[in-house]
Amino acid sequence: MRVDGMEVIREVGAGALPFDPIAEAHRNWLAHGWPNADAMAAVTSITRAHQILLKRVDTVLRPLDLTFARYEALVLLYFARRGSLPLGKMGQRLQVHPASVTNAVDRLEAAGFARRVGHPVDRRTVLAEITDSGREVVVAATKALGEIRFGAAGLDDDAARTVTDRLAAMRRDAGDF
Amino acid sequence: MRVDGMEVIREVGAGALPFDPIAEAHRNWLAHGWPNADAMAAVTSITRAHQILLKRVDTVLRPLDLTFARYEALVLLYFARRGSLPLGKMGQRLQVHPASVTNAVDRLEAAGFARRVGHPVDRRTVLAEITDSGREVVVAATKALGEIRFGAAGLDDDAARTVTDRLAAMRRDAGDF
DNA sequence: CATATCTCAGATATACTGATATTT
DNA sequence: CAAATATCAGTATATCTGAGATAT
Repeated sequence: MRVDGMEVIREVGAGALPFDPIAEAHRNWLAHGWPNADAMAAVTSITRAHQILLKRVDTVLRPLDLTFARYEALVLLYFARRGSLPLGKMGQRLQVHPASVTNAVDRLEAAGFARRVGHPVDRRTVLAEITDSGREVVVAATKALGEIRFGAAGLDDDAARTVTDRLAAMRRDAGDF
Repeated sequence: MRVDGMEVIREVGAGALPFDPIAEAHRNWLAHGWPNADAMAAVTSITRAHQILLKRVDTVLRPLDLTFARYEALVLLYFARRGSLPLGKMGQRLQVHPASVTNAVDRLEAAGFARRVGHPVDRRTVLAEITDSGREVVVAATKALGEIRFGAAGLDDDAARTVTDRLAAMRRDAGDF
């Protein structure tokens, strides 16, 4: 796609703009005296940031047969003491629905990065265990993601810490921890 | 769902934790000397924040037959000078894929909140125009969203502005504007 | 018997790709 | 004829709900 003979550098979405559309919406909001304009801008920004991150990260992970969600799950197993965790515990840690964990582990198992193991004591429980291949792909993926700053290019360390800190207050409010 | 006889207050996901799982992952990351630990934590935080926001916002909007994406599109039309915009322009402003705009306008049209109108000059172009019913639902939805701070409870105005500012750097880096 | 754990089927939302039709 | 605009079909992902199986 070309505009005015210059490559469009936009990575995702529908085309660059000569102004920040979120700042513009914020101005409209204020001009109409609508409530919580600051919160509205933050929510829109987070939504868009998430879209950018997901796109960048998945582009890097796709050749490795991983998505970000599956990468997160695999890293969790990588760090687990025995290299395995009950699926339910994974859902708590990753903050996702049990059915999503089932799906993620299905994919990891199909790719050979993890396998299901019966729980030695509680036979209701199923453990996901990382395989050698899984450990290898975690290392490779982490290296590849590090090269693109996990998608957060444009956000330096200081800004990243600030964002993490402010959002932690929101996550706490939502009852995450 | 009950734990220890106390209602779980968690709004989304799989259950509360006695610690912050992202801070915990951050510690693991540092302990292993892995790269860009701060960026990793920020990306995970943004992902989770997005999930919380979407859940809260959609819960409020569902009774109004709207999603956040469709609400954003409708607000855009609400603010437009003639109450209408070409679909392509909407995609640029909302930073979404053309096919997503087509879909969003389909839904808005089905709900009676917008209608397609031929462009008076360029017959390639299709305009989406907000209806009276659409204007009413925007007002109602904005009021309802204001009451939950657009989902950003836990994030005060100052924190919201900080987050918006830092993420703007990232969006600029991605070529959004 | 109530609870906990996991799986599965069905439905929804979003986004992307690639192809197509129409107009400029 | 090349570029722009919008649509459509197909694919992929993640989410949730609700039902069901198994085990505690």
